[in-house]
Amino acid sequence: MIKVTLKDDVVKEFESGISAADAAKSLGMGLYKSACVCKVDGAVCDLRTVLDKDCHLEILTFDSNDGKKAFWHTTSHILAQAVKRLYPSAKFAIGPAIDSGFYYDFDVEKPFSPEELEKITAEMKKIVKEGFEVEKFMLPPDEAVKLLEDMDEPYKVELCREHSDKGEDISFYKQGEFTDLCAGPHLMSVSPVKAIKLTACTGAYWRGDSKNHQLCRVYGVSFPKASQLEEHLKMLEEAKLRDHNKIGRELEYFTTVDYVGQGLPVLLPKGARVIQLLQRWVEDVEQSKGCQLTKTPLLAKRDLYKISGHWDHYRDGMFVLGDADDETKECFALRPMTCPFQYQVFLNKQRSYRELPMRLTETSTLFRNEASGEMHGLIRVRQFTISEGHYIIRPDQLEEEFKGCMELAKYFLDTVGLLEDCTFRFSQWDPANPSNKYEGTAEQWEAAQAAMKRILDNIGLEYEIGFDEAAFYGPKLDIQYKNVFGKEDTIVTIQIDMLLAEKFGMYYVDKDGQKKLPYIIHRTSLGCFERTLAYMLEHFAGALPMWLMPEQVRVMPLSENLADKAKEIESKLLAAGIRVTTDLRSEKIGYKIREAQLEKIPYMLVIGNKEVEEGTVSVRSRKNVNLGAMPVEDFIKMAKDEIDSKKRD
RNA sequence: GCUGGAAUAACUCAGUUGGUAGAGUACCUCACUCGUAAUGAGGAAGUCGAGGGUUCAAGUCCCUUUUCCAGCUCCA
Repeated sequence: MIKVTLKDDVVKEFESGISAADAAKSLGMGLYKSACVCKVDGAVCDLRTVLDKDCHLEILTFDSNDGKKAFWHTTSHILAQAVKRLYPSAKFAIGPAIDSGFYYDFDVEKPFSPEELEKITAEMKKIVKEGFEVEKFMLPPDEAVKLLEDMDEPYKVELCREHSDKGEDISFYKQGEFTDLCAGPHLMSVSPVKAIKLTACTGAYWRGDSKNHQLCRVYGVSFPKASQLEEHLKMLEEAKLRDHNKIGRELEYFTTVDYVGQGLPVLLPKGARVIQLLQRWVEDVEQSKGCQLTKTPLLAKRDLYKISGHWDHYRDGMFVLGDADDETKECFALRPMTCPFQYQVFLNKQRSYRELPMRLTETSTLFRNEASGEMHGLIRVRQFTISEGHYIIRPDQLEEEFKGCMELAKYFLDTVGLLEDCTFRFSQWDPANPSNKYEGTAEQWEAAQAAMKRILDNIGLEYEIGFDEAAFYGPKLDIQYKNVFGKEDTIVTIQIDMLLAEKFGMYYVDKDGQKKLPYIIHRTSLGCFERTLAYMLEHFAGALPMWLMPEQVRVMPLSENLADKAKEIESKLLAAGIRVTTDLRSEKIGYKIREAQLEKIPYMLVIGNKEVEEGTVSVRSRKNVNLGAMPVEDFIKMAKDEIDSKKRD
């Protein structure tokens, strides 16, 4: 007998050799039926796992993340089985579970059309009805490779060979006529997969390398119950309603124009206003924290980028004016970053250690010739504006200055409401990067990374490691944000650079009279303004905090003969610095309110005869609350408080 | 750059096997002068993204191209 510790520290005795599935059954048929996988002593594994010693056992259902992953992983096998039945010549690559479902990569002659996905879905449902048990078996490496060769699965053979180097037995999973190389874990049977939706069919490179053959990737999601699938699809629909690319256009923050070009959104007055407000705020706060504002050119001769290394590393990503290859003629390029421009400020004269840290910052417009398929609304564009700073510091100032950058970034992100959804990524180099991306010596890199690690650990920041995600000149702390569809991008980055100062000959004279090289921190304080606006539109579903709303208050007279009174109130608000308009149209009040609500105007002031007599305004907030009548002065005070506090809803 | 989908009035979308381009909203005009999410009537509005081709005839079929969307790759 073995002692098995269950949830809430309940201990139960079982016959040694019992499977986790049978243990679950003895705990209750309900649990057994909904069980997906289990955790034995903290490790996620199959319900097939045999328990032969005292252990902790946790049965996981679809409600847990690991349960979902197993459920979706098994669904990906059902997908592969269906594809094999309908397209026998299809070759299989990989088919994992992901955060929002699963995918499987196939090598087929022609990508599947939406109609073909329907057929595949129908076949999957048939397989589920057939109710195969999922069986696991192990083979020694050479036999495993042989089996896959016999199955004529070249991608699987490649994967298997890599695993077989370890010399361990290779696991396979089998359901009906279908067998797949797989580490698992999987459900016990295909039967629980009641509701399936294949969501997309796209291209994906084998092993994620664009030099490799492109495969056909089918994405999908599945649930134990049809109602859960419906709920999931409804949630996706609701996410679409927050999509900045939709509401940003509808609410007239930006638009795009065919003949302007990809990745070059046109900011409409509302979008321009929000970005102006963000910029002014960021510049003011930065200067109050000891930053000095610079204003440097938007383009330079190629010579500048040659010194910085950008010419060699990123020429393809730059907009070059002139013939890049003709060295006899002058050639310019629009700037893709501010670094080498801002360094000229430091280089303007000889610098003393007393002047450091020198914190330079600039509201900087950058140009990057992104590949044509990369552009996305305001999130990924070819021209954008960023608060880009370079702190030129003595080595002994690194920790404090880095922390200062962190605090500043956190303050900005928190104020605009995005911090709570941010994650942190410590982006490191890959010494073996095949395209030779990184400059500098291993010693310099290890030193910079060790310094950053020490700082991050001292702050107690939770972060993940981004291997091979560093800049070419140094490691980064990237603050990441996910859009409504779960796609992640960097919103803020703070980088340690121990290389570029030398390239530009940036020395300071130290206490001992010696010339020394400073360190440079590259940092953004609030990510690129366009991207930040996009995330804010999504986060607030268009209802930006009042201090950032292009229109903060709308005055609405009940009838046209109250127009004068309404204008009077408008001018009082204007005098108080509130952004206000008056709706003088001869429309019903319900109609005016509906429009203002749809435009997310924070406050609506209704003016009727009653208000005029009493000298008040009737205040309605966009949160669908009628706040009743109050003197105009009281409303102004309330509104100013909300604006000045940068309060969020 | 690659794979797939899409583009019809300002917006959201119909438009059958190729046969006279439609609706709702918005816009303009008029009437109504209104109490917290849509007053009524009328009017105007489209080179069917662009270029080429097939055809007696193309929004519809074919080719090229631009832009938008999803994914891959990339992201200083």
